[in-house]
Amino acid sequence: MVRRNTNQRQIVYQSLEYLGHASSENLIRYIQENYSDISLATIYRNLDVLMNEHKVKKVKLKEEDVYETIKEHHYHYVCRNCGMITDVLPQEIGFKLPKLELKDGSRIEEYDFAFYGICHKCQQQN
Amino acid sequence: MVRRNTNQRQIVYQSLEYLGHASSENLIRYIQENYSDISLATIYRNLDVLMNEHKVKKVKLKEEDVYETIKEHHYHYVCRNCGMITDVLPQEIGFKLPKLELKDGSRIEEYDFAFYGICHKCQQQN
DNA sequence: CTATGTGCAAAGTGTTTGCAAATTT
DNA sequence: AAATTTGCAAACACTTTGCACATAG
Repeated sequence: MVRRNTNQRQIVYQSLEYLGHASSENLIRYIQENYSDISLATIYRNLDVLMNEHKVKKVKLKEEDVYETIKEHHYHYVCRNCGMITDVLPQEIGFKLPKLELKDGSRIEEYDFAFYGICHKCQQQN
Repeated sequence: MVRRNTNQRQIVYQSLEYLGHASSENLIRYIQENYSDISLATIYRNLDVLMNEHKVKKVKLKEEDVYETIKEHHYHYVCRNCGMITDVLPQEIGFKLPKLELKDGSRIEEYDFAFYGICHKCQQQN
């Protein structure tokens, strides 16, 4: 299957790139406010296509699921107060990855880490 | 609000305890197979009540969201092949927790870790 | 020109809600 | 007896689908 680079597909990708992280709701709102009339079905279908192409992924966080374009490997920090999501690079929190096996021999091939707390900005405001 | 200890609520809690981890779908199936006629609405309402009481929580894993009773703090390992979910205690993978702050001063108060790979049993079968 | 993608409206899925009856305390 | 919970069915929100038309390559 030869995928096409349609206008709508580019808009979905670029909007996500611009937003950084977005729930489907936020993404849809953003697209509808900034580009006239892309149908919901098209947005959802393009998210699927982009995920299959490994250009976009869905991240499941405590409060909501968000989509993001795939970039450098990183984790997420979510502020419990304002909800802002920040990318966290492994070196920033400087911790060594756990062993690559559990004690029963199960191999660990992928890690998903999420951190929650109160962000710097929200701390200042109290 | 004084909560009651109804039969249905106990069944929801005990089923989760028995199952270890269960998606709403699995939980519903289990309850309906093992106890006659608890309505879906009741199951969902009790999950909510139990979560508000911090007796149960929802864990968001890559492929699905599962409920579990709240016990000792732990992480999750999911087998990519058979889907089995295993609890992983922090000491088992022996890694030190990251710093409690990001470099901008945002405080880390909670961690959610998930690991994915091929479990020991599935490795044997190839 | 042809396969892929789009828009629309309808259908589907899982979850939540309003209400009257039942149950726990 | 009073407040909470239940079951039912209807409502809901979000996502997916079928189909005819449009469009990228």
